[in-house]
Amino acid sequence: MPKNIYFCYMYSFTEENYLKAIYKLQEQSDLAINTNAIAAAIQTKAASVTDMVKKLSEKKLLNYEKYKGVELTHLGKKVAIDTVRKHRLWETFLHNKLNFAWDEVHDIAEQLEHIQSQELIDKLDEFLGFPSHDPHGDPIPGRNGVIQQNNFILLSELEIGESGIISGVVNHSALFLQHLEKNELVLGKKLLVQEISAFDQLVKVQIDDKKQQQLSSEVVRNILVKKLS
Amino acid sequence: MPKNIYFCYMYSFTEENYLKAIYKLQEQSDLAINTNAIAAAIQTKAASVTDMVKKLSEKKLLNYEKYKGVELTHLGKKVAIDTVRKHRLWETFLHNKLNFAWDEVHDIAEQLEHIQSQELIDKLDEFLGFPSHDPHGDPIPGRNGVIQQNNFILLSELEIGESGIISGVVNHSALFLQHLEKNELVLGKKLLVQEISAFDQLVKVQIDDKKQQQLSSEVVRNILVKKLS
DNA sequence: AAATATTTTTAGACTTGCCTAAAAATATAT
DNA sequence: ATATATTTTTAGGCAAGTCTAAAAATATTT
Repeated sequence: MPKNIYFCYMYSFTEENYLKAIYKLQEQSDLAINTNAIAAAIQTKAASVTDMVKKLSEKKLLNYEKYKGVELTHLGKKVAIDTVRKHRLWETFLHNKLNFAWDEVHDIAEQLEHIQSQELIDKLDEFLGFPSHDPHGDPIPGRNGVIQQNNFILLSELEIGESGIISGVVNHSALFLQHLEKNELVLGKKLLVQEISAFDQLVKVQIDDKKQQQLSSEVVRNILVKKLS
Repeated sequence: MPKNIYFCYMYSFTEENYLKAIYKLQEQSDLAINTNAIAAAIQTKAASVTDMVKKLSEKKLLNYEKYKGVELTHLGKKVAIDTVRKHRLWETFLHNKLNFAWDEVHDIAEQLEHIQSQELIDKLDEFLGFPSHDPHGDPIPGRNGVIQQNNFILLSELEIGESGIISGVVNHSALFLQHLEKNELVLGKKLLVQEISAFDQLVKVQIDDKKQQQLSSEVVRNILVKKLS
């Protein structure tokens, strides 16, 4: 382990990753987070999770009772959200300033999010113009840890004749993002639902009042839109 | 250790730091680099250096003979220069884009230089406009590892009546850099040597054809200038 | 050339984070 | 309620990188 002051005075790379993973699981499920779920999320083994969870518990970052799963403390949640904030700001930088495609930013941001410097993040935020959302439409938590909830709905929830602006994605995989990119289904595009096949659920949409396209149910269930009244 | 692909497929944080430190010692001295010098440079103990040096030797990054010091191989030098390149590009980003003062960029760049992504560095380089020098006037190695040598001389080498443009510093300490900043002695300023005291070697200079100032010999020995013919 | 001092290496141990395999606890099925 | 299956934890070990203290090699003095 490096003894660089920036890597020592707070939380390690690994600790931040655990906290972030637990935070995301907590968001999804509301139930107590169990060891196996964490192991799956960060691609490690349950035994390793038990070790780390004990350590995080001693540091008051989460509450842990044997065999009963974990729950982040206020502090743990703060650290997790801060890591998410850093991740999303870096993704925005990579996309908006360095012209990385939206499916390429995640892996690099996974590294950058662990750079330790509050001043760096503040200045990056300012440099980017205090963005509210990252390139995938996910909200960027504020300095204070507040996450502005957006009222996006799934494209699959739109009825025929309704329209919305593409504002985010549910599936963040590179494969899905590349697929969207290839079909011009990027953030900001306006979609009008014209037809929903009764037979195979394919959804016919019109993009930006121009070309029409058929979207699979897999696709429409993974696109978030801001509904136009 | 994280298993993130980006941290695994090449050289570790620590390995890169050793290589960079050895490279810099090699630049300064030309003699074989001994264990204690490395230990001092990266603030560790000689015993730790011996361990790491063995490891780097096995990986063909340097040549090592017991009790005889080390010498980087071609590969080791390449990795070191690449790390220097990354460091200086990040310093430039921090200074030019995020408005960090020139004495604040080093520590953050020490972290950023270990982010693993060739594409990131290429795009950062482009975003910055392919800068030739970092905020301290040090040359930024090219993708190919070539370092353009500049012909700067010490301010202390200028004779009375000669002038030069501040182009770099020898001492990189925050204390010195802050001192320069406070006295408007930043990159690009033009200095005309007007007087050199025979008694205490204080150098009287005129800055940008305007205000005059006395500089200590400690200061003039640590400023690099591009001499104006 | 011998004695002393310095430098470098070895030996053994520590920490973080990970692993496998076995044991213990909990959950589910009969 | 007992047996089976699953999940979780323990136990013991590994790798990277660090440390201290002692041993070995090299340098310097006398």
